[in-house]
Amino acid sequence: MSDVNASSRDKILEVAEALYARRGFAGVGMREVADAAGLGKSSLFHHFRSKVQLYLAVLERVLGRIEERLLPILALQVGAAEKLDRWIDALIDELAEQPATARMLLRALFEEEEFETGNWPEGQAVDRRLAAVLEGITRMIAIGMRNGELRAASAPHVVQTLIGATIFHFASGEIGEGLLGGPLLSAEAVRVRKEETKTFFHYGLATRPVPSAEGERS
Amino acid sequence: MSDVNASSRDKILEVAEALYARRGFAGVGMREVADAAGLGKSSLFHHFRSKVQLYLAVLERVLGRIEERLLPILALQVGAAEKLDRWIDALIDELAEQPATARMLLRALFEEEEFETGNWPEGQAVDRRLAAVLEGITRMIAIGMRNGELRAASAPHVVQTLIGATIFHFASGEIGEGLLGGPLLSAEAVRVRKEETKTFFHYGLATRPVPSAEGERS
DNA sequence: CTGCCGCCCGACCGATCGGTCGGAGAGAAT
DNA sequence: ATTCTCTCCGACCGATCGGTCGGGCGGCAG
Repeated sequence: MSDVNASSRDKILEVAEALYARRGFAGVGMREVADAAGLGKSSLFHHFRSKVQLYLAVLERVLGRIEERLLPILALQVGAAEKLDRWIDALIDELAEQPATARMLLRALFEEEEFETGNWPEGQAVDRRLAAVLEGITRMIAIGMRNGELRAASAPHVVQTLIGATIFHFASGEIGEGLLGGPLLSAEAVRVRKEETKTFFHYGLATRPVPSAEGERS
Repeated sequence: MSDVNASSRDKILEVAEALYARRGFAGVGMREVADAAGLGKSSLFHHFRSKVQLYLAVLERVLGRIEERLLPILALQVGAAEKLDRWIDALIDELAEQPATARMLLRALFEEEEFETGNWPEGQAVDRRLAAVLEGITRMIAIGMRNGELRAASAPHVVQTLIGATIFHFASGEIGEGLLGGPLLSAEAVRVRKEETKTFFHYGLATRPVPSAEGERS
């Protein structure tokens, strides 16, 4: 980050990501992006044909990082529960290392429908990457349920809950910090969130009693 | 909705809520709100001093409905698990009946930090309502955990997961519908989401084996 | 009838929006 | 030295932004 050798294009993508995450597509002007990148506004249009294309390029970069990190996990030769654990760890690591990602993803969820993504070619790439990640985790969970390794439930609903639990948390900013009573992104807070999330999904998808710490019984 | 007898002020709030939910604060102009309300742009400024005030008024209305519906549940004389079930039912009912609410809340989470809410008086009302709801559910869960009725875990983290699971789902729009393979807001889909969510939290917060369909034990 | 008041509007303001255009400057190839 | 390319920029465009202003209109009190 803030690399001197970074090409102008990468620099633009980098600062635009932070700005779009904070104030959204409509809330950030090209002028502001240019200033933050240390360029004139006209120069942005040399690298990106329009504001929409810049936004989609930023979004694709974000989704690309996610895809690269999460898809390989689903190919591992381990059980579904183990895969789910590693998937949660990796996603939370990514969201913690790239603080703009969570909000960018949540915003994309809204704004993707506005300018029809299917029309621009970059939009199709965005759609493809998003679909790949969602389909991958959904299929993995569905298989785990069919195996009997996970509790039988609706895999898509579990995925919705999983996304909500991870992305929402790291996008929650001040509200989340107020609730937690501390920072969201400290190493300790990230570690705790990982444990809480994994434990919650262990219990939530357990086919039988998860061994609890105190082993209490009725 | 679309009441003939509605005062202009209410009409403005109603159409502004739908617009802000779709495109956010920066994405919606006063002109557009005025047109949708069947008024001239100047008339908006008769009812609301500025765009920020209109936005905060919309947000407060949304949070007011939530607060009215959710807070009474926490005062019921029932157990924590029962309260949590009813709380989830009520929140999901609200999100399903008012389709703009989920996105409005998620956006508020982001945009609240931009124009410092503490400065405007309406912003303080927003903060108060939000805090009341969050503190209420957090305390209720914490008590349930101290009782031993719920599994011992971090109450704030559970709340984060709970918010994510409910609000994110109903804000997920086309992505969610693609994942589920059907509408989000049909009566049947809402019913299913309630069941999935409640069941997931039953398991996720169980201190002992939740009675499963097949009653399996270790 | 007169005057006031709540509601609404058209016209207008300076600022900013996304985007275009012609050209400047540097480096590499010829 | 010339030309081509790549990167960048300042000036400019029409449109739209949030917001103001003066006044019109209808109902209601005197």
